Formats: sequence, C-alpha cells, structure tokens
Amino acid sequence: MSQKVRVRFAPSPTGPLHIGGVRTALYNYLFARQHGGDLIFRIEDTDSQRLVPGAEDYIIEAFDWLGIKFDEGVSFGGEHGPYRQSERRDIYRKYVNQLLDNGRAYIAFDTPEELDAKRNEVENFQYDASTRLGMRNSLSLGGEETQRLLDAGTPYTVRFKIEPGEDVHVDDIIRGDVVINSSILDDKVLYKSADDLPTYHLANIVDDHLMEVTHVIRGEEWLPSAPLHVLLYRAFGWQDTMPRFAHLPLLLKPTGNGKLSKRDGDKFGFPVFPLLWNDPKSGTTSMGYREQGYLPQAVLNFLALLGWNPGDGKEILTLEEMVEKFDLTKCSKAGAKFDFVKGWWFNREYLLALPTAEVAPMVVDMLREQNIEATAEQAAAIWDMMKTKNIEYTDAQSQQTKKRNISFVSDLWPLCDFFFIAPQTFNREDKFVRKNWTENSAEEMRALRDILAALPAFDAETQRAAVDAWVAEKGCKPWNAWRVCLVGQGKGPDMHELAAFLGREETLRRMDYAIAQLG
RNA sequence: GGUCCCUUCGUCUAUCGGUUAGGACGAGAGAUUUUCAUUCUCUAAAGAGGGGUUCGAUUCCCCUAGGGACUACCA
Repeated sequence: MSQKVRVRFAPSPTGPLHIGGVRTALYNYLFARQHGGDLIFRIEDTDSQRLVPGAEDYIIEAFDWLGIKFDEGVSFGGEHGPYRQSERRDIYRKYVNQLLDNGRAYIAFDTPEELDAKRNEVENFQYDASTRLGMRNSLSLGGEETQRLLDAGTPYTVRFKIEPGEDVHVDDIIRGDVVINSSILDDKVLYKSADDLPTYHLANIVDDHLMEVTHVIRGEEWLPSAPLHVLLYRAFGWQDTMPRFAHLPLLLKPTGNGKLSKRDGDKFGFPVFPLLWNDPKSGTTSMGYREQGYLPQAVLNFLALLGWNPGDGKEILTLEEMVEKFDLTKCSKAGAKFDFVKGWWFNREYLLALPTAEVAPMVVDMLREQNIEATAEQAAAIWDMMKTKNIEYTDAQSQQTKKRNISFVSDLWPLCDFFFIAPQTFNREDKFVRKNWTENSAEEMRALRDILAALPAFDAETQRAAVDAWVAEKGCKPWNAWRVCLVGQGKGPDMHELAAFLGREETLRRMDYAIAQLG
C-alpha cells in the first residue's frame, strides 16, 4: 500500500522568490529525491490583484540556477496539469458546487465595504456560526432571495460552513499533534465570483488532492490554517488520502525581533533573493545571491542547515548527501535567525574547493569589472597564487574592519590589484614599508636586480635557485624589501611567483622605480 | 486582544532521563610564516525562570516570562 511520494512547491507569483521559499522548496526536493518521489511545481496565482509580471519566469530561472529540478509542473509538463491555478477555473467551480450542494458551504453577498463596517462596529468580529445569520448570505436570506440576487448578477463569495465546537487535530510530522477548536475558525471565503477564482485554501486542497500530493511541506505561517484544510479534506470526503503535513520553522532576522525581510538584507548587505530582481512596480532593484557571487551549492547547503541538522557534525554536504541524510523529524521547531556570516563561510568553502579551471572565468569577469583584460591563464595563475590569501573586509554595519577570508571572487581584487597596477607612490609611514625598507635596501635591491637581469630564464624556480644562493652567501633577507618594490605593501604571494607572473621587464622596471623613489 | 507554535553558547545546532552538555560559524590568545594570509593549537561562551514527576532531569508535565506565526473576497 505504499503510495508514491509526491510533494509540491507552490509559490505565488507576486514577486521574487524569497530565500525562505527557496529553503522550503529545497526541503521538498530533498524529501522527494530521498523517497524516489515526484516534486511538483505549481503556480498559485489566484490573486489576480497581486500578480507581478515576470515573477513566474524569475522563480523558474532561480531554481534552474540553484539546481533544484522539478519532475512536473509549470514549464516542466506532467500528467496532472494544468499547473497554473488560473487555468483551473473549471475544476474549482465543480468542487465549489459540490460543497454548495451538500451544504458544506454557502453563498455570501456581503460586500468588502459591509464587512469592513462590521469589523469596525464589532470588536474582533468573526464571520462564523455565531454571526453568519446576521449577515447577507444564502443561509440568512433563504433560497428565493438568494436566487433573485444571483439572477441579478450580484457579486458573491462562497464561504465554508464551519461547524463550531469540534477539536480538529492536525498530525504534523515536525510538531506532532496540533489541536485547534473549530469555534475559533471563521467561515473562510473559498471562492469569489468577481474574478471566478477560488482562494488559496480551496485551490490548495483541490489541487493537492487531484495531483495526488502525499506530503505538504510548507512554512509555519500555514499552521494556523491547517485545521481548516483538514476540515476541507473531510468535507470533500478525501480524509483517507489526505496528505501528511510538515510545517517548517521560519527564517528570522539576524538580530532583533521578527521574521527575515528584504530590509534586513539591505541593512546588513546580504541578498534575500536568489537572483537580482528589478521590481516593475516600485522600480527598485534587489540584489541576488547569484549576482553577489554566491555559488548555488553553497546557498543550498547553507539554507539546508538553517532548520535541519543531520546530527553527525558534518556541515559541508553535497546535494546527494543531503538527499541521503534529510529527515523531516529532525527539523527544528523553532525559527532560525539568519546567520549570513555563516553563509559567507559556506561560500568560501565551496569556492576554495572549486577546480581552478572553473574559477578562472569568474576571475576574468571580476577583473573586467576593474577594467582589466586578463586571459584565463593569467586568471588561473592568480587564483592559484592567491586563493589562500586574505583581505580586510569592511563590515557594513559596524564600520569596523575585520579580517575575512576570500568568500567571493570579488574579495580577490584588493588582494591582487598589484598584479596589474604597479605601485606609484610609496608610503614611508606604512608600517610594512617603514620596517622593511632600511638603509641597505636600495643597495640590496640593486644587487638583486642585477642577478635577476642576468638569469637565463625567469620562471620562479630559476629565480629561487639563484636568489637563494645569493642570500646564503650574503646572509641577507631581501624578500620584504623586494615586496615593497613590486607591491608597495605587505601583501601578496610568494615573491618569485609574483615576479615570474609580472615578467622580467616589469619586475626590473618596478624595482628601478622603487629604488629611485625610496633611495 | 484571541488562537496556535516555539525556547541549549552571540548565531546555527547535537543530546531522544544518568555526558567533564559535543560540533560549526563568529570572537579572543598563542605557534608557524619572506608580507597579508593560510595552517595548527588553545581559550571564553549555553540548558529563560519557578514548580512538579523521578533514585536522578537539558531531556517528561504544569505555570510564568520571552520569541514567532496567524487572525483578509493575500498567499
């Protein structure tokens, strides 16, 4: 009797995909893969008012970039379509009528204005068993009047008739048995005639049933309405095939109270969307993980561990390992503060583990942004020399400089600019220059210069052999002064490798220039 | 306000009645180093509070406090 696992990720195309949504999708993906099941991509566009052009394409592109693959759904095809709710009107209408026919729902004519007025008039007004008879609906108006209004084309909604006084149980995989009394539930609007579309609640239940969804894995914000959904399954007589629920903890602000929002990203300088987003309404643009230089696997890995932990101490996990180890029952119940600094660490781990050949094109792009044209070979050479090096990372919030590793390719630039830009001036006050350019330095550099000039070849090893011999004989330590010449500061890779990259001509030129400047 | 969910180092978390409460990020210190780094070693850092249950509670129950979500003709 084991049914094939089928789960879905069903975003509403009202804007760019939030990072929390990405995590929800990821958990669905991991769960589906682990059980050899299907992952469905459904578009929940039942709110025509809030639809944002481009949002759907954005979401699809985001998952494509992230490497989360769907088995069926919008743009993926499948046997259970259409997968866009706005294209399923006929289906919903049929099921709304079923509920109407068996008395589980009723027609309501109250206008939004009337409802507003009621809410202003009565504190904590709730449209339910205790108040519905005082409202304008088929229950209070009677069949004749209802039909008359319908015939007159009066806009209406269909409301779910909730029977009060029953404890409704939701069996949640993460939270266990959650009980809510039906009396605190209101008669939810299931369908609105104005746009001939159902609301989320109805569409969600009908689609999950028809698409044979076995597990509903979604954000915790849905937990309060889960009992309503249970009641809906029952009203349709679908309780035997009702999916299992798992309500995921939310992603919270890095500091302070509340859930993670776009503002937090702006405040701390991290993206909350997978891809760059230009909002057609406000005209504002929001940064994306892709554009900021995050690697998709790093983003996935980071997100996966915000709310779930395999418990074996291993944190760097491939998608395959995550699929293997994922366990809904090991998901935490409490919301997770969004630790974007750890996100940097994940990216660094993945970036540094990447083969040089894959990083080189990124370095070329990064250099191009600095108006420097470099070949892939040069970029690869720089990466190999520099990838273990550091930068001074400016913390956007505290304005304090902190030591950071290379988490992003863009971090590389301030560390490697000297490969392309020769020192123009030398700051004698600089700690490194002051310490390492002594009175003997000019003379030493002249000697080193002559040795280098006379070398038969200029590769690092040839240099090293000659210079080591000279150093051994003279008993001097020329490297830091040499670094002053070529770099101007206390940073950069091994001097011989650096000189080899620059080439003999440029190396000697920089040395001559420094000797002339510093004396 | 009401309903529901939640509560271990600063952060993400491990522990499924008996542990010196472990790991990771971040922080600090030291060592190494031809610079900046890397690397290595070490350190500080937690069971919200109060009641129970039990031989024994971080773990089970209750209360309080705190946090979160929901409370639309939005999802």
